[in-house]
Formats: sequence, C-alpha cells, structure tokens
Amino acid sequence: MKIYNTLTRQLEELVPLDGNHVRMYTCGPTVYDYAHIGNFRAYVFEDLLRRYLKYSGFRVTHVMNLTDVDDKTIRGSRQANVSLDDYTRKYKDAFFGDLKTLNIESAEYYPEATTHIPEMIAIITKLIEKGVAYRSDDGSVYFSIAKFTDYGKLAHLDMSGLRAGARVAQDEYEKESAADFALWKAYDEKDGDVVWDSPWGRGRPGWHIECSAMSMKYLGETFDLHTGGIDNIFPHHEDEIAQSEAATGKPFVKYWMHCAHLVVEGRKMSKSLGNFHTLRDIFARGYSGREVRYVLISAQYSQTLNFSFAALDGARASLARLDEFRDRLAAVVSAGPRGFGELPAWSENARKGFNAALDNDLNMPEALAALFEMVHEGNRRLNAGGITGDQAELSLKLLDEFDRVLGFLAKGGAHVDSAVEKLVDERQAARQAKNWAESDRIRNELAELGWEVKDTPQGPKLKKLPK
RNA sequence: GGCGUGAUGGCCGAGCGGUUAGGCACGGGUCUGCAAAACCUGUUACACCGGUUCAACUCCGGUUCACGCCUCCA
Repeated sequence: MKIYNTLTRQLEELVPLDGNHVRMYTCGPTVYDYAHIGNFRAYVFEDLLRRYLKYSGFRVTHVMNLTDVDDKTIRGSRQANVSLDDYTRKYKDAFFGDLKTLNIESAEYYPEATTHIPEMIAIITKLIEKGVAYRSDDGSVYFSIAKFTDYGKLAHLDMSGLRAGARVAQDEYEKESAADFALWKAYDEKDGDVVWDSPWGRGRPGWHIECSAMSMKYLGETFDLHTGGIDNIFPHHEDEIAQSEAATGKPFVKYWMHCAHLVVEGRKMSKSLGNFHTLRDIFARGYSGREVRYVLISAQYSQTLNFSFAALDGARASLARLDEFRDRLAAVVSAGPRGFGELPAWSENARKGFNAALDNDLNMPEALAALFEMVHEGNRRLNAGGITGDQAELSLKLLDEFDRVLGFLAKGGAHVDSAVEKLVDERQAARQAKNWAESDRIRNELAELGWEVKDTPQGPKLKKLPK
C-alpha cells in the first residue's frame, strides 16, 4: 500500500516499524462545541484509513485524543457557568454519538488531555533539562525553536525568513522569539478553577504538548502514522515533532498523512466564519448518516471536497442503486441452485480494481468506480438470468468484504409492520383482479406511510423511502 | 512577500502521453397494467497561450482565475 507522506512529499510504500502492526495517532476534536461536517471529513478519512489497513491484513492500534482543556473549552464552561468537566462531557458524548451515526469504528484509545497532565509535565521537564525549553518570568514555559534545527521540516517552512506577524499578541512578550510556542501556560484569572500544579507553578498545558504526551504514552516514542487536517501541519504537527524529538532524541513519526478541507457549496467553511453544518443540521433536513458518510468518503482525501445538498441527493441515489443490486443478488441466492461455481470474473475484476485503487493512496473514487462496474455488469447478468446461486452468494460476500472498508453498504434493516403488510396483500389482491384504480390507491397510501412498492416477477417488494 | 494546492462535460469526481473512468441529473428506447428497478442509447469535457512529441487533458514554460497555510480552525 502506497501513501503520500507529508514529511517527504512523496508517495511511499507503507512499511510499519514493527511487523504488520500499524500504530497510528489522529488528532481528535476539541470538545467545546458540536463537531461540524468539516471535522467529520477528517474523521471519516481516518476511519477509511484504519479500516483499509485492517482489510489489508495489518493490525492497527489507533489513538485519537480529546482536547478538553484549552482556551475555548475554558471560555465555554465559564460562559455556561458549569465546570469544565460538565461542559466538555456534553460534547464528548455528542461526538461519540456522531461517530456511531457515521459508522466510524472506534479507536483503541481516546485519551483526554485533562487526565494526562503528569505525562505532559514529564516531557516539559525533560525539555527544560535539555535546554530547549525555558521559563518566562510569569511561570510559563516555552519551547525554543532556535534550539531545534529541524524545525520546519514538516511544513517546509524556513523560519529564518519569517517575520513576526500581526498575530503575535502583545501578551506574548515573554517569549524569546515570536515563533516559540507555549508548553505550559501560567495561571490566568480567566482560567477560573482550571488549574494544575507544576514544577513551574500553577497553570495549564499548552495545546501541542498533549498530543506528544498521549501519542507516545500509548504508541511509543516512535510510531508509524500520524494524521490530521492539512491546517494542522503548521503549527500543530510541526510543534509536536519539535517537542517530541527534542525530548526523546528519536524520530517521532514515520508517516504523516493530511486530509484536505471541505468547502460548502464552494465556500470555505470554518467555525470562525460560522457557515458550518453539524450533523444535527443535516439530519434535520432529512438526510442520514449513511448518506453523509458516502459523500465524505467518496472523494480522494487529499483533494478539497465540495459538500452540498445536491451531493447528498446524489449519494442517496447511488446508495439506492447499490442496495438494489444487493437485493437482486440476495434473491438469486435464496432462489437459485447451488453447489458449484466460483466468484464470477466480473466480481473478481471489481475486487482487483477496488484493492488496487485503495492501495494507491486510498483512491476511493477509483475504488467506487470498480464497485459500480461490478454492479453494472452484475445487473446485466441478472437480467439475462445467467447467475448461479453460488455466484450470487460469493458476490454478496465480496460486497460484505468491501463494506469492511466502506461502511455504507449494509442497510439498517427496515421493519415492516403488519399494517403495511396487510396493505401490500390487499393491493396484490386488487392487482390480481385487475382493479388498477384500487391498486394505485393503495400504492399511494403506502407511499404516505413511507414505503415504495415495486412489482417484480417475484412479487411485490417494499422499499423504505427516505424521509 | 514565502510555501503549497487546484482549474475536467448540467453537477460531483477519477485518470493517463495514444484506449468510454465512475456516480448523479437530463433526453430517447426496451421491459412493465401503471410505476419503479434494470438494461440499451444520446449530449463525448479537460481554463488560456506557447513549447516538447508521430501523438498532450496528461510533460515543460508562461498567463489568468480560485483556494489553503505562514502561531493554537479538520
């Protein structure tokens, strides 16, 4: 499997440091608000990555952090007049609920910043001992990028040419260099009761240090894969590398992968611009998690994705086509003869195409093309009646294999209640009596109950209509 | 200013030096009581200007436009 490594700016064969065990860390949410659709693009990308690694035979240990202490969570909790824990718990719960809705697999660990303060302090202590970090007069601790010669290697920034920008705030005069970043922030009135003791006095950790502390705790000082959105490349990931490698003297991460942003109807989306959609907003418009997942996963992760409601409509139609195909195969399995046969060539081709596409830096559009070619050819064969029960069964199994990666093929089973069944029976009776008016009336009635009925050679079939 | 992306048919979205990507939408047709699905079929695109090449959407140069990052936004 080849992946694009941000660190080397090249496509590289993924070779884990330890056998077939991939240890990966992905930057998780800051739990100060509901996550938006752009955040979920990253999480769905990471889910695709972890699922495909497993599908490819790797063992995966995946860590995703929860940032539950930073400026925004503190500000939010104070505004809401609740404790930091109470405030962030609400968004943690919402986050996990959203992951479930999008059928995102659980990581092995979800460490929280607030429960890893000692680990962070240990790293900062080491950095001070090594002379790459320094205390300021107010009790904050900063990392001195001048002491880390590799600084800028991930983002490919030449710090010597950077001038202090307008965003270097007045209150950061404590720093030796404008580009130095905080490892520990001295206590400020605005922090309320959010405070920890440290060898440098009371305060709280800087942002970047949590990821170094928690990734190394669960994955070791050097691990395989670290991912996030492209906006994390600088400064967040650059700073993680600096503080981690300065502390351990070892390479921090072998492969870095970053997913591109998502735009909404062609416009940049961000919390600061306020034009973001949460999953709640989208569901309120009648779309499902499955449809959202399809949209988010179907573009190549390293390309900007244009999210729109038209795209969700397209996803719905595409999924209906896939569902239909599965149903047709299943009908052959239950009806057709079995006992011999193998995976038909048109399925085998899809398997090869699917794997080859994803092996190539997770090229999902091509993988889906392979899948849809299978659907097309399979439908032709089904029309011609040229598929055996074995072939259908093996093809269905292949789809199940694909779904280990895709996570959107399996449908939630829709339960047909008895009143609906009764209507279908009545309509069938009307049809047999060639009472078309009654038949159509019942069809409309079923539609109002949310069901579409299709007349097939095997009898009427029900399909749940989207809300 | 520095670094880096991208510009593909109505929409989304891959791709490669020569062969129909794929999905959605739309038109025509087959099938069907009607409908749906499926299949067949049609509209056949690669921002612009040069260059390299037998051949460029695909490589090189330039132009225009859009976008991202440059200290805490996935």
